[in-house]
Amino acid sequence: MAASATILHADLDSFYASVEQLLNPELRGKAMAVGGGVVLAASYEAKAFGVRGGMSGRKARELCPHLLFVPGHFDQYQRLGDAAIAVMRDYTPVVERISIDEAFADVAGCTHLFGPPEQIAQTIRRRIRNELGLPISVGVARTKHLAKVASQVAKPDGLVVVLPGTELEFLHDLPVGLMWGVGPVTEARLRNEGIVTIGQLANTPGKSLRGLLGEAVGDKLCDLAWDRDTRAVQTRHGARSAGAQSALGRRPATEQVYKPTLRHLADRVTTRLRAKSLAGRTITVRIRFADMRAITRSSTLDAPVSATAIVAEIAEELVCAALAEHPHERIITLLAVSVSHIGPQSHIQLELPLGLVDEKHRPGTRQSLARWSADCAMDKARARFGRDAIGYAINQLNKRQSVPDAFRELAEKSL
DNA sequence: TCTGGGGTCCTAGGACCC
DNA sequence: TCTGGGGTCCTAGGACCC
Repeated sequence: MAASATILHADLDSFYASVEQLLNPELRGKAMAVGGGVVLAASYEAKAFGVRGGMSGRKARELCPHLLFVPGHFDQYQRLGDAAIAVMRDYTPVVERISIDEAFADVAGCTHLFGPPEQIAQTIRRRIRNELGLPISVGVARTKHLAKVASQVAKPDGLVVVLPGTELEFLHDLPVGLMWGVGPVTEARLRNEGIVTIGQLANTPGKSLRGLLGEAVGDKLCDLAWDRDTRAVQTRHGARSAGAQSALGRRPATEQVYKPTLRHLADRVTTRLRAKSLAGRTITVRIRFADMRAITRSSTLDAPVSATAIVAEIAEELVCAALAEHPHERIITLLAVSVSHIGPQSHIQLELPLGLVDEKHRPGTRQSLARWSADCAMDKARARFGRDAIGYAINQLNKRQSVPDAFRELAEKSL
């Protein structure tokens, strides 16, 4: 078996909330949250009252009446998140960032320079604390999964090293919910079978696990429970899809509502695609109804597209057809547009001879080329004058937002 | 308690091809 | 006349992660 524990998982504690407490000393030691309508992040003091990310502001205030809400400094989150990752990169180039505040690193190649992994982890933690003023928890283990579990166990502001040979001992007493890939549904299914700890999961026959959770999930959890995680730390992989969504409150399921919204969402998505010279073949829409049930509809084209108007029109047709299938649904609460089967935007494809493909939705027509060119011109103008300077006039109607634009932009960074 | 926004991967059924 | 099996792609839904 591969010998040493060289994989680190580093996770900034309650990141947004910690940044706010760093910037404003009056918030330190207090129950506070970033957000308003919805909690984007909560301090440990607020978490003690049961406040969680994703929770509505109203619910959070019920749980914690003296909870302080702050609007958020999103530019600072990006800057400090980048800075923390940069500290890790001072020790090894093998860093896999998985979100703004979380990354894996494999230090196998640099222990001769910086000492054993535990020492590197301590140094990283100390530097991020001293240089950035932020608490960070780190797990060190032989596999990614175990390093991730260890960093969760280390929270808040701790370090947990799982020594080789002690992995199963460490893992098997922990609750299954700490495993990567076990969410509320899987946890409940396992609990119904009397499986609460990772050790109990490990000792459940693979066959019954597959029957309970499906083939892939069953096999994966079985492997993870026995610490058979073979994934390597990967430096980078491109996005497979790009999407945008908007919660609407309760709105009537009419053209007047969904058309402008879809146009706005298509604009957000395709702008990001074009900025990376990407395009996608599959357009997917998602509609959520009043009871929170959601449906999706998709359409796959012969060639990739990135023009706003084309994506918007396809999205409109999909939504129109889907609503016709659900005539009793009068209220919609969310719309989403996403583009997948992403690949590089080919210029050859844009110059296909007219007539070769002539349906209006297929790329390569004069119409689509004109639209793509117009979009690119608009992208350039926005780059100079700001995002709201120019755009589909209809988009300006949609200003009532539940989440600040800056937060959306932060989330978009992963593409 | 009426629940944000960005993603990834898996499953199951059907179409289609060889 | 009836029937094979494998592979790939697409669609819709669902679970999960940050």
